[in-house]
Amino acid sequence: MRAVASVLHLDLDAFFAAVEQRDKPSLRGKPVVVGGVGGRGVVSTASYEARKYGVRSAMSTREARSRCPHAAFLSGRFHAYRSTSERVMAVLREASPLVEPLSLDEAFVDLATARLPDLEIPTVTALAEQLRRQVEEVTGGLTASVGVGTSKFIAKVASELDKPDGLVVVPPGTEMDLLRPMHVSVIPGVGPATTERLRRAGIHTVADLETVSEDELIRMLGTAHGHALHQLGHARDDRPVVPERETKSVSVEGTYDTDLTDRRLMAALLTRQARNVSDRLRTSGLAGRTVTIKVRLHDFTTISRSTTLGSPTNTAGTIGRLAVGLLQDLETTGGVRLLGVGVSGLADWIQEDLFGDTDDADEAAKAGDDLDADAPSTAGAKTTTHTWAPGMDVEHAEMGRGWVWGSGRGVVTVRFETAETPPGPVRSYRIDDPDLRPWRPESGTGATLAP
DNA sequence: TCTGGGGTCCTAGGACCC
DNA sequence: TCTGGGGTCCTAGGACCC
Repeated sequence: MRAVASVLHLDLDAFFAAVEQRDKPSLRGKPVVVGGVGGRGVVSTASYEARKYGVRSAMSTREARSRCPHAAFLSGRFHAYRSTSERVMAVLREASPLVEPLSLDEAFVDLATARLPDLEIPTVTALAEQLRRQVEEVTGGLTASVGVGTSKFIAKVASELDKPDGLVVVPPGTEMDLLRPMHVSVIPGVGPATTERLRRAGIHTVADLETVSEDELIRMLGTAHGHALHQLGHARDDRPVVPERETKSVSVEGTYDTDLTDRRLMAALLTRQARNVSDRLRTSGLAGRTVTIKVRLHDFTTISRSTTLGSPTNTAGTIGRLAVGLLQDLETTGGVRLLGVGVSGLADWIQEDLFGDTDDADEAAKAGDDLDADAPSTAGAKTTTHTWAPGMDVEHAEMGRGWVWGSGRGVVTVRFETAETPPGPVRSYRIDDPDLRPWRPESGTGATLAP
């Protein structure tokens, strides 16, 4: 906790949904839900219009549909979110070099390293308002909520207080007055399980928490968690704003609409995921020693199995074979709803290591050699049949640009509009119509970037 | 026909070494 | 015929975050 309010937290309001409404004028003022649209999808973001109906992040899409059937359900366009996010982060980095993005729509900014005459409340307030205006400008109208305080914890709590499109500055010294009446779940790290444990001990608010000794919290929650909670419960937070953090693991997972029972299919899916992980490791110049698979059974029990090599790998062949090998030992009768592959124990990977990338002897024997797996897996054969996901940008040879309104039974429905061309006609096509193709986003960004 | 995907951090037990 | 610790690495699972 600092003596001045010099930590800023910025949070873009209903970010994914707001980008969709910006780019698709017919959705403005209407409920929009972005998330998984399949049978087992969940909501990533709901627009404020959809929240009126009780639609929330992390809710199953099925439930969201029953609460708000007339909402637009979109599967998300991450290129658009990423490029919008980059503009926002650039604005923040102009204000201070110390910017810590937490996700595409959130970041901390350290104002102690900003070019400011002082860190008094009027000064940081003016900067915060300026940043909000600039964010609106560079994003084409998106709003942000901002909080400023003496620590990350306080800044983050503050940004939640006046959503959407709000700004709250918490004056130094008033932190506990703000926190005491609040529920313990405002504290980062206090989720459902910790909330329940605290509830059973009669601890509901931060004021309740304030009276509990550190030893008692450590006894209840363990060393690390107990200590952290005791600190935050007294608004003590010295966590620095760190601009870059090292990647610790890379993983890919998927939940399937119907449970898998065919082991050969499971192996094939793991192999494909391994290629995906490998591609991502290689484009970031990383390799790792530990390969982990994740299996979620029909009853939602989740199992992980891992194995560690003598030296790092990032080849699709090794990762895939180890993953499939780990699956062999698992009992999966009853069905599998999720499969995943990850690599951790990462080390920077440089070209020379290509020749030193020898696995443990037994692994090498089991796995053969990696050379067969080194062909780029991104060069998949192009077919004319595309997967049409709601919300996806498309282009029609005659009609021009639009987006997928819906699809099913071999037909895709397109609304022809962009942010610049307000609501146009709606047309339906066969999914294999050669005149219709996915619209490629700003292809000017250069090299093929990981998805 | 409840319950995503990509992560991070922590804990606990066992192996192994000194 | 009795019983150390400490440290590190690995594995599995769980809580949590956005």
